[in-house]
Amino acid sequence: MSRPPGFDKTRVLEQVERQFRKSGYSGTSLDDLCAVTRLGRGSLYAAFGDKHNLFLQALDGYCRRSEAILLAALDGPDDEALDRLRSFLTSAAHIVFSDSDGLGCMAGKFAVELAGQDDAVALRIKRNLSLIQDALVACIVAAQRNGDLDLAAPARDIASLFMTVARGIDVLTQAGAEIADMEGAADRAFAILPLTEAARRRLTVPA
Amino acid sequence: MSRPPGFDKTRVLEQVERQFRKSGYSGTSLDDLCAVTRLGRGSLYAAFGDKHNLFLQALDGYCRRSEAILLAALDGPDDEALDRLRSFLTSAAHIVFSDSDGLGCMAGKFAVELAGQDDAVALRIKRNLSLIQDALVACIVAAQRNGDLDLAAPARDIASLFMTVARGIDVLTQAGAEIADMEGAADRAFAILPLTEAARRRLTVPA
DNA sequence: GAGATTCTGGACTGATCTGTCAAGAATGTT
DNA sequence: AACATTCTTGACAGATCAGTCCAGAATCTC
Repeated sequence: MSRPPGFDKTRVLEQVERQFRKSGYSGTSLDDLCAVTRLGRGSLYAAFGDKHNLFLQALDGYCRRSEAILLAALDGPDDEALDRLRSFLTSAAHIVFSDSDGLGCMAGKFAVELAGQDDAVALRIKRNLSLIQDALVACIVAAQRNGDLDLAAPARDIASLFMTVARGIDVLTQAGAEIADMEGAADRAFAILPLTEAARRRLTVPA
Repeated sequence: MSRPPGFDKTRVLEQVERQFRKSGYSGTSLDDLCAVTRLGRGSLYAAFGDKHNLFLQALDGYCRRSEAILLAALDGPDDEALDRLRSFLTSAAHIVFSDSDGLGCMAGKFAVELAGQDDAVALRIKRNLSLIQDALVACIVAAQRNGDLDLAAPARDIASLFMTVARGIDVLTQAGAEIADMEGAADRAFAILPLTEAARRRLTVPA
């Protein structure tokens, strides 16, 4: 019936996403996007619409990925919930460094650049952060169910703290902070958890 | 000898700073800057150089201001050091909301937008954050001297945590977080301090 | 293999961008 | 009051921007 597109939409969106994350929204031109995707303007416009629409789709792709990864990383059996909370913080400290291009969290980046002026962007980012925060709360509650955390611990506030620490580590890393300092911050954040005696013993003498 | 400039350099830099903080570096045009300063292009270029130079001077003005304010807020007698630490966190949670235009921290914003590509910007921001972190360390040490904090508390790590929390609150607020959540995060961060018995009594029964 | 359909690339348009420049206005000095 | 100097404004140039469009290439169906 017709000629099929000669490119993979998902792959193109990832290249677009990388470019936006590197140069920002205003700092990225359509020529830049054509260069990294090796596509002509016509193909991009036909497949994704204008620049703003293209950005939204790239942002959505990032959000879906990060949600899938983090929700999976925070989900699991109750007796490992505490470990998952620790991993959440330490990986926040490491992921920006390990990322070969030093790109930070896309949601955080565009919360700062665009959320104040672009409702569609703000909405998507807010949903992304809410989902992650909810998963954190669930994980904290799981650790409580397992008897690792004091039942009086305010799960939502702790989740908020962890969210701020993750975003803050991201920003400070962009600003050239030392990885040791970020690890220190992550450790201190974990130390805020009101561990029960049982959990404390288990952690100091792991397996 | 000659005609004096008809504008106040400091005032113009503040108007420029506001515009950059609102729209970002790439998102701000010289026409925007001429509009907010009510100056012609020639005047701006003669007084401040090109766009990049103008931005650097506006950023420096912001950094100087924030350094003066925060270093003063963290400096004082040892017996109030703990209160100053608490104020640092709670004001981080409130300042973005109280700011009439909802502009966040300029250092954080441009750490995210520019630090990866602009060494001059990165350097200035890094110095800004280092100065504040050092002041936090000094304040923690002061609280230890006063017998409010456990002497074994890792001052530098705690300062790193507070820095990440402050930056994180800023980002999440831009993303539309509730102020109650940010207050919760600030409270939890404060709760990480290993208070001595004396300090705990003093806080629960203040004055 | 012919034809219909869609994809692709790049030229093009009009708007906007940064930075320059010169003419005129305003001020201090003599 | 006249002059020298500096400031100010807005027009201008060259580059770049987002978005449109069309001619030609590629593919599928029959």
